[in-house]
Amino acid sequence: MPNTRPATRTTIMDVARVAGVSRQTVSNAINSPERVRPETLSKVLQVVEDLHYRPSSAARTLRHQRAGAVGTELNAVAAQPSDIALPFLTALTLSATRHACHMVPFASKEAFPLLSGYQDMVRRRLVDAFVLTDTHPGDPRPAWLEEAGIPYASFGRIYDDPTRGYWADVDGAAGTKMAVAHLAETGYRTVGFLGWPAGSAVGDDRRAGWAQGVEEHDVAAGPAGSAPQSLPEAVRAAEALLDELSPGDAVVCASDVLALGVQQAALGRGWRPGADIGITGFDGSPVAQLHGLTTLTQPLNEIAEHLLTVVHDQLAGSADAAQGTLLLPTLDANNSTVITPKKGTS
Amino acid sequence: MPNTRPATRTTIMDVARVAGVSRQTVSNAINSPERVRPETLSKVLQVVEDLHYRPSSAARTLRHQRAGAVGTELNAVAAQPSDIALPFLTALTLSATRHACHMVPFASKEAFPLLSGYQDMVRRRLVDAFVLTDTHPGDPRPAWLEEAGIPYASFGRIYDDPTRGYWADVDGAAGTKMAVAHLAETGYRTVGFLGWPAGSAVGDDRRAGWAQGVEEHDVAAGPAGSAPQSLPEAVRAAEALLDELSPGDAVVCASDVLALGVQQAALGRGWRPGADIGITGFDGSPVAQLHGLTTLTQPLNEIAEHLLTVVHDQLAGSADAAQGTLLLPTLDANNSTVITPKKGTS
DNA sequence: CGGCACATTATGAACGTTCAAGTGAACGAT
DNA sequence: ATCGTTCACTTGAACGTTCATAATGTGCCG
Repeated sequence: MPNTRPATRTTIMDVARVAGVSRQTVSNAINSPERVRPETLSKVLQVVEDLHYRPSSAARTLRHQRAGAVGTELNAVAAQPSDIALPFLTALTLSATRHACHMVPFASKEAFPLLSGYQDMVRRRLVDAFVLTDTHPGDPRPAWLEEAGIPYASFGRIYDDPTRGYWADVDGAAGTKMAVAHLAETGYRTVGFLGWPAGSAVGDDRRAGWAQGVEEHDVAAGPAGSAPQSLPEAVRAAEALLDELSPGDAVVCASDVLALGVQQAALGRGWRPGADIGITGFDGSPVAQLHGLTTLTQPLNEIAEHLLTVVHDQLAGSADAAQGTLLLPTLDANNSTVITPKKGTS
Repeated sequence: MPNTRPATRTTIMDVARVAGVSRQTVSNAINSPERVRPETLSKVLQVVEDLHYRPSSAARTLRHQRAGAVGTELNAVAAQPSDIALPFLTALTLSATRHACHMVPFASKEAFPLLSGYQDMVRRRLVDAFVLTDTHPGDPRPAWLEEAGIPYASFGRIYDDPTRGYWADVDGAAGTKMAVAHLAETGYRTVGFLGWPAGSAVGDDRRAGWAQGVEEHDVAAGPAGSAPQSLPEAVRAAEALLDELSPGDAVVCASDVLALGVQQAALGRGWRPGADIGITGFDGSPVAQLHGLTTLTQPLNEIAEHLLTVVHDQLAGSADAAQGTLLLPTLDANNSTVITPKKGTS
């Protein structure tokens, strides 16, 4: 960025001059109003308003040794089509305002998150903390951040040691259980499951919720299948599943893309989604919305709020022992679980 | 954010002390290496490296009266399912590194962009400039920013006066023309068009490119239809279009969602996308990738780079007269325009 | 050898804010 | 009248940079 000086703008001194008080009194009026005589307070605030004064964040940062910013990495390569990264970032951005800070995104062209980007942000003191996403087994970030004493919070479990580190995640098991309950209530008979290949923590969790749900509710357990997060493979796996099901049955899926696979397979054999076969997805992604799929929407606003609160507490030194939190998704019913399908796709 | 002080970190003074030179020499070594004797330079840089020193961005900002940051608004409510907002933000974030600055996203819960968020960012001097998206007729932002002397650049035309303001956009007409050329080359006979209802600048532009394409290339002009950016309505409009087409024909669409509508309508009547009917979308959105649709991918990296360059020039005062730039999309061929369809998606 | 230009490095000041310490007035207690 | 307290506000200093300018060293010429 070039360095030519723009016109000088209103500072705390301008406000002080106009209000006929000192710098510090203006500062107090803004930061510790109780220290200022009410009469003076209102006069100062009036001038603040008149001059549209806002404290310079750079000066504050320098003085406080606090950037008032939280970094988060955007994955430049491996973005999933069903991704909820944008709504999550939006939720973080909105929450940040409440926490008197702002988000600073950064990205690299590497397939996996490297430390260098994080180190650079910290050294330039551009951010105070990080929100991690897409943590994976063997992820070097949590250990490094803890060692460096840099606060962080993760959207998604820390796999290497779920008891360590701060994280928030959606309660997958509770979610799929809610889906089964909804399907049972709506009137489907048998409920199958389409998940990811066994071994992924998230996938296994969501499958467990389905298994528990079909036991607790008045539905029969249907077959279970798996496919990776790709539409053609989901369709293929769904075909096999539908072979073992009949109209009136339903499938709970571990993701919206998998649910879309079931929907397409069903359409392929002339079954109407909703009317003939119940389908639930997971994540509340744009894909579910576009295709009118019932889905378990992730509580992104609460997750974002929680993560920033956790980071905030760490910065204040008032953090409890590190721990994770599970939050409930909400079931958004749509055409794919309505016996008499609505017209149109919301 | 809380205000407790963290451990003090390495500053320019630490480097100076260790290297046995003064503050300013370290500063020069970093910012104006040619002013420093080579011998001294390498010694200083070595110490910089050893101590992992990076200049504090807050101190620089305060000194330069330049935040080194560009704000951009995330639309919290009206996100489109096929949106390319995330890849675009990622592209901006990557470009920002090259321009020695960073992006600061902000969001409000309003349906339409308000000025208040922009004003607040400027007054706190959190950003120097803005990148606008989703500009619409009657948008108050360009006028206000210009009046306030705040640099900006828009992804998408400034509708109120396309000759005014800085913007970059994808060349829609050139794109759809490319699609027609590709379809003609691949061997489709008749090429129809599915766009948005007339009146939208972007939609009319893309339609014009199709009209021009079918004249210039060796294909017959098929019927043209329109639908809003919603899947069910796109399917309905596609049905009407397909009634007038036969296998071996193709449809150029103004968006990926519309193309998906055509794909679904085709599947509904047993036509194989690609083999029986050519379909092209527009935008290179996640939707196209997920469904294996041939699409015109927006040159997001170039657009982001261009916008930041424009903003940069305005800040440096070296900006040319305000003007817009059109950039070409790239045609990403996929299953929906392959006569012998590939196995799998993407 | 003095002096002058030039290259290199060093020092003071300022960016805007807030903390720590200080001033001064009002007031009751001694 | 003197002293300590409290309240309301003010002043000096510092956060870490970089600009402007001053100081120092180096080589060259008369």
